[in-house]
Amino acid sequence: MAEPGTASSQRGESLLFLTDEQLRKGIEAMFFAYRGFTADPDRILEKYGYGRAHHRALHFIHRAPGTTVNNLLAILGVTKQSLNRVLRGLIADGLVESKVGKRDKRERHLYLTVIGEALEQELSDAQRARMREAYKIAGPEAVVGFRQVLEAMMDPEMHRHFAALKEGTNDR
Amino acid sequence: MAEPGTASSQRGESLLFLTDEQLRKGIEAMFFAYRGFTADPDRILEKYGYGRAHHRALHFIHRAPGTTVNNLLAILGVTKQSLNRVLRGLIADGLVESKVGKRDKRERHLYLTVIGEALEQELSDAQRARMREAYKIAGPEAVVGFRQVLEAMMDPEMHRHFAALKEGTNDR
DNA sequence: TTGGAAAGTCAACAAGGCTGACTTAAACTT
DNA sequence: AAGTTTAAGTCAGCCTTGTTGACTTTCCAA
Repeated sequence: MAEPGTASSQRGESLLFLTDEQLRKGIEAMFFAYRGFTADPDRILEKYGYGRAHHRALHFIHRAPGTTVNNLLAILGVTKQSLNRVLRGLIADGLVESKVGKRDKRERHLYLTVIGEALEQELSDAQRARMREAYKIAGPEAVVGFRQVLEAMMDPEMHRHFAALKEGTNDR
Repeated sequence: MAEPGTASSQRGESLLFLTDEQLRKGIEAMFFAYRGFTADPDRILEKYGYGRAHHRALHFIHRAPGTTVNNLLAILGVTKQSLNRVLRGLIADGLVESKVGKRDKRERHLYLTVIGEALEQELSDAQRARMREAYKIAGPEAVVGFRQVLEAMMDPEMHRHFAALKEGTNDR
């Protein structure tokens, strides 16, 4: 095994990067890299008694201030009850503020408070530092490829959310 | 904000790929992509009443047949008790076999049975299919970059394990 | 005015992490 | 030969974060 041509016969353009062995290595790389990716924030969160779920909420509220609960639900892909538990804690601790919508009073718009921003900064500083080092080591060309593969790996619906995060969210 | 040069001043070689904005996008891409990465296996596992932890065990036992419990512990980065719970289920259901070591009888060497291999195949077929599509879309150059960034993102210890998975594990 | 959407809550449950304490068997050391 | 260390396994209990199901309140919109 570990020889070429497991998946399909080759033509001129060499499909060696699509062998089962190469794909397995990619799978394992994702596994190990994701662990590194979350390791630093996890250590910080532990100091404050929070978990990864809190980090995700803080991240996306920072990213899209004024976002509604429903919107956050769609991005995070968890149930209302699960998110609510996390959000309740963050609001109780004064990291997140929930404001009744102006146009639609059923909606709640979420914002980070000053101390919420502070924790988000601490977490994302650590995560970006790791990312920055990896990017530096791999170089700009590699980063382009990295992003292309990741985007192609997402579920279409998630890719939609990912793309949508570029536009600013204003409190309608 | 969202303007160039947040992190450092530029020279000729353009460090735009190291801006906080670019790093944030990479972070979000990792988050969404990992969800896609685990979605297909998760659906299959549910059919059989297993979870992601079982998948990981099956994957690495398949990858390194005859590996010891201790070794698996180091790769997975969980506690003995946590792994044991999962392993006990897989052994009880006849997917994994545990053999007393020949050289050192304290060790147990782990192997997949025929039906264990079958489930591992079903899982990894699905995961590789998604990976293959992503690789195809992004192209071989992108895949090289993808792998480079992931490797640079791992903890050094994990990178060691990752690299070690190339050599075969024989039942000493 | 009524139906449905957005948010929130309570309760119960499961997976999968964790710590701590302890046992057994085997290997290693002195 | 005795004592120590290592590999594995187990029991008990805890926590986070996910789930379902049921139900309420508020409010928009047809």
